[in-house]
Amino acid sequence: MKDTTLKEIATKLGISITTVSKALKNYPDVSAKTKQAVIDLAQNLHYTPNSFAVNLRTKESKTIGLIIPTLVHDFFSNVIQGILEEAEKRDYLVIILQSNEKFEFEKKQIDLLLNKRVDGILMSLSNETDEFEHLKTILSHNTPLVLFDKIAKLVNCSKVTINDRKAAYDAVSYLIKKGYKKIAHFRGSYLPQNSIDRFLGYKKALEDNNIAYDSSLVFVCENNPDFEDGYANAKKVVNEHPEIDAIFAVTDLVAVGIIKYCNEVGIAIPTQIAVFGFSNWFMSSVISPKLSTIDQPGFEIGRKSASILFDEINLKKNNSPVIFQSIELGTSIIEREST
Amino acid sequence: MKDTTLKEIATKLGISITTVSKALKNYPDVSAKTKQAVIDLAQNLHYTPNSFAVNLRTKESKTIGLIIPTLVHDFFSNVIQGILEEAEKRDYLVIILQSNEKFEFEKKQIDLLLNKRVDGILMSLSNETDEFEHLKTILSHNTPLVLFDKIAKLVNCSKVTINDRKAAYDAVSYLIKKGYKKIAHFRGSYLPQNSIDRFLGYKKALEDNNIAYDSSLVFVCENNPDFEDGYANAKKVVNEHPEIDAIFAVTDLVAVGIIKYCNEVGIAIPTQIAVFGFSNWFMSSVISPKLSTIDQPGFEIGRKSASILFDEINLKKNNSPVIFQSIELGTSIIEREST
DNA sequence: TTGTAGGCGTTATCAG
DNA sequence: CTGATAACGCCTACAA
Repeated sequence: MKDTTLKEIATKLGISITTVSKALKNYPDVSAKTKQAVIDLAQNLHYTPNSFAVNLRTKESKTIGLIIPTLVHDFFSNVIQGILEEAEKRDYLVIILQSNEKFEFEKKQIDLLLNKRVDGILMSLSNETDEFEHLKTILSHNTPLVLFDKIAKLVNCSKVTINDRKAAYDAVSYLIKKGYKKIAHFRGSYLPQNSIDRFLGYKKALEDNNIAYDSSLVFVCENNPDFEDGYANAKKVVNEHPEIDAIFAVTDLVAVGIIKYCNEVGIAIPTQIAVFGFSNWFMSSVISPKLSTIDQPGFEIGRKSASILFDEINLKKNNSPVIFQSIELGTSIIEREST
Repeated sequence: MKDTTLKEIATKLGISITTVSKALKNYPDVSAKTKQAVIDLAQNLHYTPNSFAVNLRTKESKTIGLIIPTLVHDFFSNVIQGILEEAEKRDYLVIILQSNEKFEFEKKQIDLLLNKRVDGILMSLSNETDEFEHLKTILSHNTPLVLFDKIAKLVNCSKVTINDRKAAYDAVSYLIKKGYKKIAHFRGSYLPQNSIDRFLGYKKALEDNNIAYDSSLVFVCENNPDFEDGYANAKKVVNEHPEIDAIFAVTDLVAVGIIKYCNEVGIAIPTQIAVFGFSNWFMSSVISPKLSTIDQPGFEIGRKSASILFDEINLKKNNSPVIFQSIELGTSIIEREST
């Protein structure tokens, strides 16, 4: 089935392409008669505008790009859902790319999206990313960019995050109030802003409660942070630091690793050791013991990021000035069985 | 920063657009000198071809579409990863859409992708889908289509699945061999092929082992199937059918729901009741007790589906005949603590 | 070796 | 109210 074009409709009706185009776009200066004829024929022939041609003319693709570190990830999956929902409302399509936490991939993928001439880009940075020239490339192309979750504070664009520092502070304060005294932290790798902020929140909470910060109680999750990190570090803690009575993990996945290790070797949670996560993955509510954690609104983060991006795309189209926003969405403590 | 075009390079160099184009595409009939000059300038000006124009000329978008029922889903996330990996190899981008298990959305999304003129479409059908005209629309547009996981047997296109019936048969046979006698099945909704096949595998295994099939031991998961289905049906089973000693669930998520209920009310797994899942979600290896299940190779399913799709896209481009494939990938039993 | 011309399908301007 | 014309940026016969 060949695709119908304006030209075909025009010749079949013995009128000009221009008129057909106008009729279909409901221009006022076409007679009701011709308009109707055009519309009818277009419907019969299943006419749909050739998006390639439209893109070329209008210089927009009605498509945005999304780069995330990992797909198999409860939090990011929820973010994507939020983005897709918002995109659908505005008749936009979303191209999704995965950086795999690699800076090099991230860079390449930005180029791909820019070459594709997407109308805007949404990104959460990889854990390796410590310089931001590639982000500036996006801006220099005048392509709207919104960062979320793992952001670069110094890059001049809109951002959607939670207040990681405060959330971590709340979590650790909660543990302290519960009576835990030796609280370890399994932190994320050194670069991502959210990992830094969660660490700082942890530290601040200790200090504000007159507990000396002890760097030997902080363990770095080298990998992603991943389940394995939690498992391996839990082992270390149990053997080398029996005095520890609680662990604040940078992520639920890490926390689940801790729980698994403790379950395997028969360490009682929370009586011997308490575990606190971060993100509120679905999994956390079904493991035993159920994990106390911070609820991080992934879906909302996705929606808000997309919504800001679309606003910026529209402003740009009207040559209106764009004011970058930094949005912080709220979090809350979910108390369950592990603390 | 305005985008560089062939024209700009041409005028700056005082040569024709044609020559520039040829030089950049490494045509043999351009002098080494001019070629070099063009390439150098192109690099300086950061020339990249305008994909809108290329699309229009070549009539291909170097983009494929993917429609899946749900994103927040371990299995589908893995499928997507496989697809993205394969797409990246071939310099293709992927537009992802979520049908939310709704037939109407699925239909609309097909139209979106077709209008976008993607070069091919990958799909797993929604649970509601029971007629396939919309899929035929794809084929009538001459757009390659590959179905995976939840497929329509009657539609004439390539398919990638596992052998759901055999996998279910294996699972239930395993339970029987383990000595379980009253085995219930929490099945998926009535339409999806994989839900039907898993049910049939369950039934066949019973029959082949001289256990009378009892329809009152089969419970339908109305929702997705979802965690809640498992939880609610487990409650029913425990109260109304205390004779049941094992449950074969259509999905890990359902199985996890069962486990959660049993844990809450103090029913011992597997001694009082055994639980067997399907899919091998990550979660299943970290809950307590760890879930026995069927390993379903999501990543491979994604890779294979994409790979077939790209092959068909290429064949079509060369006007070569396409032979549709139906691939079945292998599964295996993962024995853990719940059985 | 280089360049001219036409076209991909649509939209916008401007004249009739 | 209608249509001719040009342009978006690139590609490719075909000429020169």
